[in-house]
Amino acid sequence: MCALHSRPMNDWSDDPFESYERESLSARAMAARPAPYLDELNPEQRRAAETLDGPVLMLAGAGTGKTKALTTRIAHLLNSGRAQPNEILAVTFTNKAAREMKDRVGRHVGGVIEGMPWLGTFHSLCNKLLRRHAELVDLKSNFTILDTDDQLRLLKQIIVAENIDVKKWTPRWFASIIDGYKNRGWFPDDVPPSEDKIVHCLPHVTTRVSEGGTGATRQVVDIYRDYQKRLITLNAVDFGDLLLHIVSIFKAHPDVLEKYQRWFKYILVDEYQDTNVAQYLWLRLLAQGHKNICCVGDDDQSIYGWRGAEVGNILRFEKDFPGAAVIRLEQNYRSTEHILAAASGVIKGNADRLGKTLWTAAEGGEKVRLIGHWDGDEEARWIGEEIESYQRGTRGLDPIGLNDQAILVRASFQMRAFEDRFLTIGMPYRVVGGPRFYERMEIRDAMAYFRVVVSEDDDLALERIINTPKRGLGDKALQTINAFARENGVSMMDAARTVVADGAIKGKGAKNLAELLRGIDRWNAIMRWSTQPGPDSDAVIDLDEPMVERPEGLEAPLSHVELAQVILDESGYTAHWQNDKTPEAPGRLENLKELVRALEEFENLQGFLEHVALVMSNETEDAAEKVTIMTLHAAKGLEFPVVFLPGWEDGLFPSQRSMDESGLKGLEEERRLAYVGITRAERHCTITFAANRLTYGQWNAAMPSRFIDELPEQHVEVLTPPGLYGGGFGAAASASPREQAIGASDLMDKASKADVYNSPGWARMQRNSARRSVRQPSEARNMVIDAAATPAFDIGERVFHQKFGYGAITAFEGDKLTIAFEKAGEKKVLASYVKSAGSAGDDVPF
DNA sequence: CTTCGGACTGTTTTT
DNA sequence: CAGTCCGAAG
Repeated sequence: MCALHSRPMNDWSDDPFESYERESLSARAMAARPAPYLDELNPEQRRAAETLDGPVLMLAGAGTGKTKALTTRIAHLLNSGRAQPNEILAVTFTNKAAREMKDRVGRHVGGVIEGMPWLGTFHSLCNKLLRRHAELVDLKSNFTILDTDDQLRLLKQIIVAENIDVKKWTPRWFASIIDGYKNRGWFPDDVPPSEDKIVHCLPHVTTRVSEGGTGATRQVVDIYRDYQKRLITLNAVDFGDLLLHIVSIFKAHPDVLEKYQRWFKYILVDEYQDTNVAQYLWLRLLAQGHKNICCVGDDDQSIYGWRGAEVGNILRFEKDFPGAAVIRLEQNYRSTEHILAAASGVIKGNADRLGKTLWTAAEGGEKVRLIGHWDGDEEARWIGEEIESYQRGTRGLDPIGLNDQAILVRASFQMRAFEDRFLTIGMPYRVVGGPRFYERMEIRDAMAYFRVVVSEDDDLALERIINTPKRGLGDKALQTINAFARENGVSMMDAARTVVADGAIKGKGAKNLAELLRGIDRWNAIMRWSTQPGPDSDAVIDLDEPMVERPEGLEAPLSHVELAQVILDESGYTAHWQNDKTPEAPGRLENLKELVRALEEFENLQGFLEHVALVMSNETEDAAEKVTIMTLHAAKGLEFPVVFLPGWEDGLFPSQRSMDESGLKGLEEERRLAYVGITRAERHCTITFAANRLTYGQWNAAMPSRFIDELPEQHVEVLTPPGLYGGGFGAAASASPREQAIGASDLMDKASKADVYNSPGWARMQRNSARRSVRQPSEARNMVIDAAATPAFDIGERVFHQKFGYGAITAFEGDKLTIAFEKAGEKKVLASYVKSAGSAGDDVPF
């Protein structure tokens, strides 16, 4: 057992669930309460909330009060005394949804629900389960959860070791195949040979076959097997493993499964259409006994097929659970009739739907607005202005605050144009799911330090920090350590210890490494000593666990927050950034402080690491008025009075890649995404597209999305931007000279071009030809902007140049600056090539 | 061993 | 246009 946990974990068979959870709940929740909240539901919702026993499938269209029904159902379960809060298993797809559900159940029942420990995402619930039963799959309970980045690095190591051509078969490629297997519930031995793939080794290890060139090959499953083996040695799991390990434990240990089957008296699943096969198996195993399972979903909102979601799960629910009650929620309370009709018009294009007829009692309202723009920048500019006019109150409308307005994009690169624009006009915005705090280099470094302290088997973390800050340990030293580790089957940490001790590494590197190892041991000792129960504690002491000696020089126990600071300081990591003179160093130090601050909300380092791995986002509650920018995927489940849907161009939305990879299935998923987008809007929905878009730093002409054609005309109002497009539905182009220059005639006869456009390889072809013949649009305007944006410089000002580095301005003539560079000496450069070094970088609020 | 510069390549969506 | 990767020079 791990000494990290002050509460004993090993007596679960007597009392699987920690006793404090029980106590805090029973008295309060069990008092039978009247159920007035049921009266607030419509008949269908009410049926969904009251049909407590047996399988229930709730088909809930967008905006039909699904969460309301679900949370009322939970409240009803509690208040009717059928289950205690900790006997209900409630699974959501995102952390956000979990949080919301917790809050709303709390409101029904009265008071905070500390006692719903089993409400969470699949991943966090599995994490919790796996910590209890880790040893059944040869893990320790302090296992590390690898994020995508670690996963790829680990895969790369294996691929390289196998002499596979990494250029051709990238770690990413392997990762996606392996994830695919895991999504389907397959460990290596379960992968059917027909689903396996062959990869080739590099030529120099190829057993040469005269001309055919069929050299040595490997199977993906072999790599998968190696990968799993490595994960176990590293005491680590990836996202997919969390589920897969639990499923395999349930299968291999019926006694364990049975305990949970009995414990979870009621099971609820949100967003059922998004579950993959592994999740489906997991649920089915747990529900097998009593079959009190309620799944909620909407097949029209299934948008995660690319990561293994099987709409089939929802379609076959009634087969899996015969006699299931099927309840349809069809009354929409969110949107105006025009918005609803527009969404319905689009989704109608999909075959194979369970079919629902959404209706609303609301009448009138504004039609869905449609407008085309010259390019992405103009689109961003126009939307910015629209947001401002909603904010002021326009066209006789009441003002609508920024918090009530959102821009929903297909792909995150679209966000940039909006951020740029909003920064220049000073409009506050928040990006949801944008650049992530926990993915920043300094944060990942710091966490790697924490990881080696928490789990010394974590080679990936050690590898990350062993030479950060620089300790004089390069490739050669690392190879020595790794070779030793491999030969002797020990962890890198152990290998490093031995290698230092027997002098296989010499000089400065050896000295520094020895110091690092001493540090890690010390921090680990501090952690264990500080958390072990003191003599006065009434916690159960694990007699198998030796008492930890008080680390030298340590008077009093350190909290995990203090320890974190000690680790960062003593390791030299803080100093590393303090000594760094690059402009971003101060920001990084600030982020490190923020990290330490964030630690306060957790019980210990491990808890924090788990949270980061499973939640990833660092959502600071800020109430300030801001426009929201996010992807359509992130927007599912949310609603806004005002919604903008930019980038409705074929190839972008629907995404070319999606169609190339998954054909009609892909297109249908894109269409569902469009449906999700439109149905986020309560009162105002505006769809826009651009005739030209900058991708990869290249301008490409684009056509309006085919989904635009699917919008029912009578529910759409086409806006005419000044000068660019004639009226006309679907925005036919009036061929201005500029448009002709870039081939905007595409816009006019798109029907005849559609086939070409859909062909694979079109994108690349277009890109290549664009390079030669397509002139950058709005050239003139861009130049004006550039000139205007060129900051004014003063003599003596410190500036930064891409190539020459830092320097001070000694003279200027027009836009030609003479700069004395610190490294490169004196040069003459154009003002547009230098940045003021005073501006502290471009850290965007997250 | 580190640092620098050039070539190359990739963008959907996320727990 | 980035960010990453690789090879050459310090």
